[in-house]
Amino acid sequence: MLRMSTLFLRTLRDDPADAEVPSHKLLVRAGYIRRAAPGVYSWLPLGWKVYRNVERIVREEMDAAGFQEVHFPALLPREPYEQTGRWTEYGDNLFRLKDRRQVDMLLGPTHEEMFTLLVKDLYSSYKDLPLAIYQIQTKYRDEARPRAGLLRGREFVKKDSYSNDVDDAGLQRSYDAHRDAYVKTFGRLGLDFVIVSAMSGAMGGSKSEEFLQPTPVGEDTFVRCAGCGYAANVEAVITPAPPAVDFEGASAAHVEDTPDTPTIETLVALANERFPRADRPWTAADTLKNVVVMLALPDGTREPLCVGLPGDREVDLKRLEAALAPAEVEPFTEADFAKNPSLVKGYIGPGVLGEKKASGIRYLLDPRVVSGTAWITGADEPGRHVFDLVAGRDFHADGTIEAAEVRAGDACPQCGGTLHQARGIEIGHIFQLGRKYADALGLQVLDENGKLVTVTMGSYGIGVSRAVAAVVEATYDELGLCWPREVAPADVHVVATGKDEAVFTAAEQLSQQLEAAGVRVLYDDRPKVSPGVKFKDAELLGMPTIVVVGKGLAEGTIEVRDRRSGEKAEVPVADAAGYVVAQVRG
RNA sequence: CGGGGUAUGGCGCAGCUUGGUAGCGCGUCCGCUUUGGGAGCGGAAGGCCGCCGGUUCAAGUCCGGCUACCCCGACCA
Repeated sequence: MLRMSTLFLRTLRDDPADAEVPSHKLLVRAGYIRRAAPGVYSWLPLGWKVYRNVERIVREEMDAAGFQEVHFPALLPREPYEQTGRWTEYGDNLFRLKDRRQVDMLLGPTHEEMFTLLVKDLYSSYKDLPLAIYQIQTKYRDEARPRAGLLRGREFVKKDSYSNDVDDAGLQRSYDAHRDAYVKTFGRLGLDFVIVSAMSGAMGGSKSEEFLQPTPVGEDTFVRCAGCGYAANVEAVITPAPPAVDFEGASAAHVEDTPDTPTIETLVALANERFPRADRPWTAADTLKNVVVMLALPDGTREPLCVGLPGDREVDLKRLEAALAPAEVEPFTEADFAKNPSLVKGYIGPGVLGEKKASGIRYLLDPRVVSGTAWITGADEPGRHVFDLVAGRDFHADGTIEAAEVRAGDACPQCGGTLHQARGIEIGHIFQLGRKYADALGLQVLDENGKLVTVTMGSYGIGVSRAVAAVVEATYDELGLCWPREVAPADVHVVATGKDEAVFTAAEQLSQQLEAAGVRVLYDDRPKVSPGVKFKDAELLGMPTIVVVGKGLAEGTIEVRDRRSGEKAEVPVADAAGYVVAQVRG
């Protein structure tokens, strides 16, 4: 039994000044966590109980699925990360340190290397596979900008699993097993998650899905189709290409003077003024915007790239980077323009773009720019644009790219319906890693023919500490925290109000009866604390059931409240313990 | 790394414009009263006003520099 009179806890009346999102404010106000350093938090008794409940649920579901728990160090040697190139690739996000002999070490940001090497160390036959192992471990990433309390820290706890299979079919089975386990896990946590298609990102690999907890404070943007159920992270949305248009009889391209039109807005305005179209006015969607960026490749070289897209769409940098990973995107500087004289800033057109054209710059088009579509675009001369430039007839590109922003209302790539947009917290990510790490670290086994085959891996993560915050975001209300029973620090918050000794005696007795029945109790036994304070604290702390032993005791009743619904019941003292136990067991 | 902001008892803030005894609310401690919605009265503890330098008889306040932290954008569980 937890007693408020001795519990290491201080609730705060005001929101902390540095907190922005509800989960951060409430967890600090309710005395669950304290900030220790930017992006680093200490857990207080109630918070630690919640954290351990979440961890327990994750572990139970992993074990139930037949995955085996291991535990790697957080302090790691440099060599494995050197072998996969991530010692350098991870850049400033890696916490690096040296031991007393000046040997490089790191605090693990993720453990693909260690898992791969451990399997390689012990196993060498197809008979040993499939194998899925996992750990629950503190991870360290020196984030550029930690934020939102537990949602994005520099130290956080993650459950990561890796599956090892000899072939793609096996990988698919392992992937599905993890997906099922995640659905169960997040269901038990009381989350109403959405599973979306995702990009596997910097980790490499192919098929990938994210589990998102929908909330406006989430960092990921996703789209969903009400019609067919399609859901995807915006980074992974595939733009449905319109059908190609026959350009027989289309007007010939013609270059026009368009002075002082370096932006889409000025260009459209001028086009409507000087070159009005009979049927409808020109819009930004009639223009083809060509955006030049500089790619920083993992090997350290830089390479320019031009993306052509309809002028009414911005380039979404996240989508662009996701499409180009592991290359990173940097702005194209004035100095870069100086080195590429064929590019006329503000008037760049397909005339010079492409690996075989004057600029030699790789040119990729938005999928909407299909063969036969006509565009207004730069004529590669200052103050001039070309009209009726037809894709497939007048210009060609080196390929297509998913880089344009995704908007609510865009067409669903699966059924053509309307996409809706929302934000969510990434609480889990599963993906088929393939052979990237097995190749890099030489994880091979002998198959039934005695031949060496490279193991194919899957990677599956749950942000455990982040999930604590996600549960808060999913469940809090205007009064405070509101825990689902399985993660709550206690089942019942017994509040003794008043100064009558009988109240405390009865509350103490009830608490002990409940504990004896296996119900976890937080008992507010503080003397000389006014009822208002106790009620406010009980609501803020968020146990699912609140039992009030107070003025009703004189008439032989106690009050049982459901924290979430606010429903109250007066129960005879003699029946109280049984009633509450029934509530707790649902 | 770019932009914005903040730094004053444990927490939330005022004071700075116009330099002159460091304040308010909450919390904490003591006493009395109070006890079904963050109680009242009286008393008390607790602060290198982020750091360094400058101006001045005098700096929380003005000037210069630095640091830290928070928020918004580009990376990720």
